Amino acid sequence: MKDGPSIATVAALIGDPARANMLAALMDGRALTASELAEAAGVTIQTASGHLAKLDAARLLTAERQGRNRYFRLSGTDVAFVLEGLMGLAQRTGAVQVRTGPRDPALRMARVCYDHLAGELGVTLLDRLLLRGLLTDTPEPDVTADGAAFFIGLGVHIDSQRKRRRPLCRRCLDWSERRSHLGGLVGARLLTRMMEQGWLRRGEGRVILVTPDGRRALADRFGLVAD
Amino acid sequence: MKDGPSIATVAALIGDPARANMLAALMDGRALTASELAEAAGVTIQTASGHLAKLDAARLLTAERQGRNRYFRLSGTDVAFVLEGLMGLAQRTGAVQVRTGPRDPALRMARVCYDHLAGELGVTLLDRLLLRGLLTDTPEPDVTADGAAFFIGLGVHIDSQRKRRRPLCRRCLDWSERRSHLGGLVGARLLTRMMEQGWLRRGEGRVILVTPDGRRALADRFGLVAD
DNA sequence: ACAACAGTTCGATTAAGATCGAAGTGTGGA
DNA sequence: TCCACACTTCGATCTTAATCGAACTGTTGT
Repeated sequence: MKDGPSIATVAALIGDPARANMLAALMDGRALTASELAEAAGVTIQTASGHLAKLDAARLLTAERQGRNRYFRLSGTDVAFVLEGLMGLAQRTGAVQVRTGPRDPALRMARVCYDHLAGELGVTLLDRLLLRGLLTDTPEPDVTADGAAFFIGLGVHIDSQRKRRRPLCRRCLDWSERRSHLGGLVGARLLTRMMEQGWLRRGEGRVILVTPDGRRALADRFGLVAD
Repeated sequence: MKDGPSIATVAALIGDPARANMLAALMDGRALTASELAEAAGVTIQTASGHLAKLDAARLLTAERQGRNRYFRLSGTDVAFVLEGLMGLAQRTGAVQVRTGPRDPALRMARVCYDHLAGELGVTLLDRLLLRGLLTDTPEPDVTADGAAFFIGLGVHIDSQRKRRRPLCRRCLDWSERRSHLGGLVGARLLTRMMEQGWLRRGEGRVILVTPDGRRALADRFGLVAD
């Protein structure tokens, strides 16, 4: 039973540790240079170059020249979702992998998942939005009238986006929390806006830090207590 | 940047052609024996045994003894979704894989995707349901009042299922059609019911065949013209 | 009890590909 | 023009794991 588009080649591509680390490093949606990815993967730059060529050929990444650097990014949200899915599966395996070490608590607390907020903060945020009736508590949440007003108050306008292909809201399963956080277009806009407002700040890698202003604002607007 | 639950090991597991074929063969939700899976993968039974042990250890499969056979199935919907996601990515790569050959047209036409209907038939079916207002045309469709009545007419009762964890409806991206078909609980019930009614029949592997009765019923109930 | 069958374990072989040193291409800045 | 830098290509080495023959465990049916 030959399988049409061979799933194995793609999986094998992701299955190499060096390449997997590169892909994981790109999960926050940024574009990184070949050298940066080499460092992230823990290999020399020649090796990284080979890997990147393969990922590019398979269209998992898109490359873009800028001066003498080449910037790579994930080629689409579908790639990111598969990667998150794999993380979920890896999580289940559990005990096998516990050796890896420190398990950055900041990463557990708040991090970026492709282009929206994940981690404990992301999960509780979604909880609050549902609890207040700003989103419908359906499998795929929708923005209520109250919600639309609330988001406009934050400076996030979503009505104009209704016709886009990307789902407005999406429950994105969180590998560290085993619960869902808010993805989709609204999730992405919300993160962008919160960073514009200076409530959140980028940390190392995928880590997101809450500023003092943010702490106040989150308590004020969402009823979240500081951690 | 060590990645918590190592995504690479899981992906590598799926990345071996033999194991990938086994997983693909299990995508229809059936349980298969080790020998059947060996044949599906095109390897000897000893080799298959080794692979199955690994997949089992990683919790991608669950095993169940029955007499002198061991039946394996995918351990959950999350595994199936990651596999479909990988198929989607493999599809994009396109030209690289065209060599594989026949590309079964029956498989394109109608097949089972884990536990619901996919392929051209699955896609047009979802279209019809949306067009007739039986499902809401939202990112995650919901069953309308008309829809609930319609499904009851088919012998599919869904109200009682409202409280279950599994999403009622779900747009599941189709790797052969590049459009969505109906997944979720409703998708699963619908397929089961159609097979009970003798409208659809299992073919080789994941292929689904439409019976003459089914052809009439689909035209009658859904306004689908025979192909 | 015995033969047939399903599956597992072991060991030797073999093939694939990840890795890095060294050398090559091309861009940017002095 | 020349050097520094980002990246790519080539070639040799080495590790990993997929594969199958053969032997072993355990179950079913006669």
